[in-house]
Amino acid sequence: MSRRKAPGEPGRTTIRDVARRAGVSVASVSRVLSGTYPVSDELRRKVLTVVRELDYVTNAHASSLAGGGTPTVAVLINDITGAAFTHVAKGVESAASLRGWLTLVGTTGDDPERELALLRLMRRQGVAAVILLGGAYDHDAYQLRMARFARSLDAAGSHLVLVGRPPLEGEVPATTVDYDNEGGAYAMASHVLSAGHRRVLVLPGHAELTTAQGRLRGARRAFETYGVPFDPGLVRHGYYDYEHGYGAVEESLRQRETFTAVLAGTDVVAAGAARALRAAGLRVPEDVSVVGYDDIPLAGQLTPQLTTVHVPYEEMGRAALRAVADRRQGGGRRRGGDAAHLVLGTHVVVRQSVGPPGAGGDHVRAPSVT
Amino acid sequence: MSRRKAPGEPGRTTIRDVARRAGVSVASVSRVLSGTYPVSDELRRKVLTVVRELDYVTNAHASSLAGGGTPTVAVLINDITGAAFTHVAKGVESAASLRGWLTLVGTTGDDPERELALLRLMRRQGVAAVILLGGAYDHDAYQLRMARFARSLDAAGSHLVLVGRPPLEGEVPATTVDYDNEGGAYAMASHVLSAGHRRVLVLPGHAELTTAQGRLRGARRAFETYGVPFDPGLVRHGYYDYEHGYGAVEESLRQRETFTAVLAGTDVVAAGAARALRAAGLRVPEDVSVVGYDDIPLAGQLTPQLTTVHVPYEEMGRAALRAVADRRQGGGRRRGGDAAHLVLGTHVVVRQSVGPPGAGGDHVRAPSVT
DNA sequence: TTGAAAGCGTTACCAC
DNA sequence: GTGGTAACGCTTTCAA
Repeated sequence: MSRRKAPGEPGRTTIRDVARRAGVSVASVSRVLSGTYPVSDELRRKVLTVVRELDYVTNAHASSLAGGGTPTVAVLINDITGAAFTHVAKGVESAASLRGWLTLVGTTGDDPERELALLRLMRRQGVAAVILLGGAYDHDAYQLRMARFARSLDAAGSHLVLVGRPPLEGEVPATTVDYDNEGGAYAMASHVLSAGHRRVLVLPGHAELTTAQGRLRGARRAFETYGVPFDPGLVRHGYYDYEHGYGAVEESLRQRETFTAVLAGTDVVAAGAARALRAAGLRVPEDVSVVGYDDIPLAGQLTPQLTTVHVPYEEMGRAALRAVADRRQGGGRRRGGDAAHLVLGTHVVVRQSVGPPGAGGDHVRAPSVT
Repeated sequence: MSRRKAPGEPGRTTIRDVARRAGVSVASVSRVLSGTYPVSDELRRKVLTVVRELDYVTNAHASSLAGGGTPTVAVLINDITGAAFTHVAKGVESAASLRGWLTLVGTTGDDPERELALLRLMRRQGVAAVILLGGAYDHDAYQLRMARFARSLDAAGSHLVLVGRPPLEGEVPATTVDYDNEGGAYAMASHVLSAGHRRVLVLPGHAELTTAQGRLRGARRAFETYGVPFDPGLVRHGYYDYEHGYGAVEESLRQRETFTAVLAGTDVVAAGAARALRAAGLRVPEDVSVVGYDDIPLAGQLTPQLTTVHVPYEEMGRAALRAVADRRQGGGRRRGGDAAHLVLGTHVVVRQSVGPPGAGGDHVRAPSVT
């Protein structure tokens, strides 16, 4: 960061400059500024005056090295632009700054290499915790990689927190803050089924993504409960984006599949699906019902307003930070199996995108009138 | 960060541990790891082996203090959740990580106190720059506060970068990365006027926000160019949110104001406006045209797809980081007036939300058929 | 209540 | 090419 001070260079003002100018010791300046030690009013006044005059701020690196410093947490996110987890980041940041902590962010772009590099980078910073946001692609290597991360951070006196994905298997020193993903999907699917729908197009997300898997499981469970046969042919996997929603519906329509409702993996996917339906001359919800997941602001802004599953993203962020703070207050790591697992609730938000089954599958030929 | 190592505590492994175990000097380990110095293959091999065995990572604070370390930039944003500037943040972060730099984020929530606190905090971190995102509320105090920030950062060897707001007045050591806000508004308004609209409801944003001011100026200029009288009564100020768009249109309709188009300050405001129109039984664009500003993904996802002004947000973020990097490569601050000012272009994206004037103002009574 | 001085873990200079 | 070692700027014992 700061190059070695060149002879001529002014040199950032240091605690020594302040001490000298105030005619006190370096230790006294430190004590006044950190406020963790009794000092005379006289001394405080002298020091603060000089601090203001010189516009002095302590060097965070030096103070961290010496054992003081601002606790910092790192948030690792796939795409800072993705609506849902942005809210988690906000929750983390707000809770952090409430405590005077700092938040570092990094984006991984779903690349394990970058994830690893960032993790190392953050570990170097001596962060109190690394908070990983969002569902994970659960390949074979995933569990091992995460376990290694967790242990490595733990050994460095830091901690791994997983937000929005299931806990790791086995005895791994990591904390998980998750939401009832499957339960939300179950409730959402139930809502659709109880409206009378039987043929529903399911767009759970990418097949290897933990969130998609949970949402699909929840949906299947609802079908079982309702005694409705689940047609795997009506499931289409894909990324959580608008294009996937649009494309999947378009293709289904083209293949003359019959369905009266779309169970989308996220609100954004639902938005894409709804638009594809409209482009085909179908109305939502008169001809086809559409539901989403996440309850991001977009859900309330679409026409018709989207019925969806509310996920307490911001609260999850706050909970994650709280977990970290509690943990380090509790005297750092505990011995042995040092895992914690939190699950927050989800619930269906009923808006306007679900109606009774409309065209009943005839919609492939022509929009029906309700 | 790290408490003083307690006697019993294992103590994070340090460079000395590595050196001892590899049977080499501390200096050699440093050289191998930083890679900024020639070392024998033999030495490198020995060191790297031990590093892997011990899962050692350097302490970033120590290395910063000693003159090495990862450059870090701070991004300060009002609301991490707001779509547009989230893209700037992404641009900054991606450009930063491309160079191996770190990105710190803080959210100010439009609170000057918090902004100040964060600035100090970031300055302590020895960041290469503090990048302030988004339009500013240009009160009397604003210019002075910013000038002070700029000088304070400059004195600390850091630098202030303003993104998405006009440059500061006078000789202030700050860099500005702005976009042609007024020009975009001018083009957008021109587009609407040339479609034949004469009575247009203008929702530029909060009256004191620099972006809103620019957008309003651009619109007025277009009216002048087209020789169309500008009715200040059709201007409604408010925050850049969905509710404002909805509320403003609703109120205008209630007051029986006549207009055939809505010039919204942002895409989100436009979304709210469109919904209010639809709620009143008016169609977009057949009865009333609606345009936005920003060109966030939402714009393409609304029905009808929104005609809007494209702002190269992500590119602005990258440009901001580039400016910082160039600057420090160029040997740090230059003497004297050390300001730079960049303006990126904007352009209208024509989609589907503008048509010829429809109801011609009659829409207050009943939706007309086109 | 205050001051002096010993670290904290790296880097970079200066010898060899 | 490699090894000592003096900074870097701060916090915190330990003494006074």
